[in-house]
Amino acid sequence: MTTDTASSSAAETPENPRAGSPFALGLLLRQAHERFASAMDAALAPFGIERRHLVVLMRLNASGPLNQRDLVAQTDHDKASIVRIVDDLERLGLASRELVPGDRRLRAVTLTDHGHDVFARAYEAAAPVSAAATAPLSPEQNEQLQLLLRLMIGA
Amino acid sequence: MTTDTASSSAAETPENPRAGSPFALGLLLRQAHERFASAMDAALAPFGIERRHLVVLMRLNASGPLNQRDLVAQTDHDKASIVRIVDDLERLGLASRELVPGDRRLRAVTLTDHGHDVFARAYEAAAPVSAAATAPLSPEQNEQLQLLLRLMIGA
DNA sequence: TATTGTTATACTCTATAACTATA
DNA sequence: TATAGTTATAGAGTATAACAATA
Repeated sequence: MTTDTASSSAAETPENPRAGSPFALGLLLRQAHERFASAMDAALAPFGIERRHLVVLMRLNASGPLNQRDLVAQTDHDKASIVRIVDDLERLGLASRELVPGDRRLRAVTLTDHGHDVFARAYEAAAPVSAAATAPLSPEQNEQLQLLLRLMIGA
Repeated sequence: MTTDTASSSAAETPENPRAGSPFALGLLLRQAHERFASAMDAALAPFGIERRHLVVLMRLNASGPLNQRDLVAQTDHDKASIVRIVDDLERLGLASRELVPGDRRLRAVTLTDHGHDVFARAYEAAAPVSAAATAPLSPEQNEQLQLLLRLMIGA
């Protein structure tokens, strides 16, 4: 229930009684992420994948085959989680584990043709979702938001 | 390989090869929240509470006694989670469940003196943590970030 | 019959460590 | 001895529904 009163900057409503508190930014980040994430979940469901799969597909699409150690380094997942994610991708026919000449410990996780196709379509499906989640923002504000977040996390 | 060569101002690093993708904002929100949350966890640990307790303490401090249905409405938790959180607060001596004259189903969750004190000190401890998490931002940028997030979530 | 709060259950995530096969 | 990947297990968090007391 959003009783949106007149104030525009740093609103302090009964629902959000501590808009200026040290916790406010954390609460805002969590709500914004939750909104974005659930919209993305809904967009990805028709493809049978979840966000964690998409992140890996994105890395593979961008970089070509990567071993699981690389995927650990490029995501927020540990190696046990990556195993499960790659298991899922293999079961869905989106990626395969290929042998790496020269080091038989490594598995080159490689997108299949179907994997490339699904990623491309999921990518396209994600765009309007992202646009909807940021609909209240102008394109300039959207870019400014991303810039500030990157500044904050030092990226 | 990165086909997004025409990207404008968004940084495109090897670590973040799809800075302009529809998922980029979600990833940024998650990372920013994670950084903020873990710093806050560390700050709250000395008080024996966690973020979910602090949120409830904040509501009680701002509004006075609330029943558990109200706490459900004012947080992201369902009633079962609120039961456990209030259990914790009672066990820690920070709040108590008081009878409500006129409706014996309700429990007025009420801050104790100790609860008020712990909230005040946790609030003070949180301020520098929040400042550190947003250290790369100027005060104006910090305010701009919160404004954009509020715009995005419609608050 | 509906609502508040409690309890029980099950399911998802995650974190960890033990284990294998290779190096 | 160290590394890549796998498996097993336990813990936290959450969502759900059944339940008791009260309205």
